[in-house]
Amino acid sequence: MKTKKDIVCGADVEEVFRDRGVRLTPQRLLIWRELIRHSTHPGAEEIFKAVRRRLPTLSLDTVYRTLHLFSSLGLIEPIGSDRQRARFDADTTPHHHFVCEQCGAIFDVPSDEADRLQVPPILVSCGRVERVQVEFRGICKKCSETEGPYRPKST
Amino acid sequence: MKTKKDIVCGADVEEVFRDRGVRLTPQRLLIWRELIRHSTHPGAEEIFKAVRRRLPTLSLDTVYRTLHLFSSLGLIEPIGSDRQRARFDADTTPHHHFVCEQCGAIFDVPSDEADRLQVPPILVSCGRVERVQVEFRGICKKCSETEGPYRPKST
DNA sequence: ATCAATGCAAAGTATTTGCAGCCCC
DNA sequence: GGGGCTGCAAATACTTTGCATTGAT
Repeated sequence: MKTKKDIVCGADVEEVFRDRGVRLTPQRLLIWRELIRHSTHPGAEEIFKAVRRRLPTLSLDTVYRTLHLFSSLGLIEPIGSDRQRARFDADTTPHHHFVCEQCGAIFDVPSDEADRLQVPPILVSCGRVERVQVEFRGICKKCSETEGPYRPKST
Repeated sequence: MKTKKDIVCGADVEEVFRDRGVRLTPQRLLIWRELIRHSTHPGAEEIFKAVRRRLPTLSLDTVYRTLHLFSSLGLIEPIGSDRQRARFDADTTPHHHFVCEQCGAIFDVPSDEADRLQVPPILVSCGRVERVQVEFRGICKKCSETEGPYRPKST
């Protein structure tokens, strides 16, 4: 029997695609391989450059479209909240955030438990940790009530 | 005696500015007030629109410059890591990340303790939490060794 | 008078979209 | 042969930058 890990980490992308009735094109396959090749979480541009070496006709917008596709198939997840604009916090005391994945609203979240989180020992080999921030992500009340993103203002 | 909170949350912005030899202009003061008026963490555009009502000559780039200034004075902090491009994770099993604030490198970080984090009860009133992601932020080994951001490729 | 701060406009970067052609089923 | 997928190019969103002017000390 196959575990989730098997499917997710490369063995059965073909199956995922077939089951969902989506074509596994050469572009998609190569982009997928590029994603799992490194653990560095490359961005669109980097994937584009790397895959283009083998598939010179590849275009950058296909990379973007493919990343969104993978994301909607649950094959990959965006790291960090998916915001396009910079946002700031005027409260610099330790606290955390709830981020609505639908409308982008951000709420402050106090949590002693999160404040006390230990830095995993393995991290020592990565670098020096200066801050720990917990992001609780989900759907905010307004969005789940209104079906479709709640838009406080315009758009 | 004044606590950090007093200074940070509005009472003594003037003092912070005076101490650092930076001018507290009308633009800066109004932008500051807009930042602390809401807990919604408005982006540059929203601040711009709001402040512009009282100061019609304000320009958007001044808002950006002012936000960076506040940030460098320690008056505000960016929410979420400061990356400009979208990045994805092909490993969708629960884990967390170390983000280098200098070069933007991202490393995967397993942490049972973080996996087990409770969702603070107060969050129930905000919305439904679907994922919890911990970001350990700091300076990676390469960057702290090389003084100045480590650039794996180009730039 | 000097130097910081601003506004304007243009540039830059990241990402999305409309459309026509191509290819697989 | 139809619809999904791609590449191209243009558009959009967000942010930064160069420069001349303005304003405070």
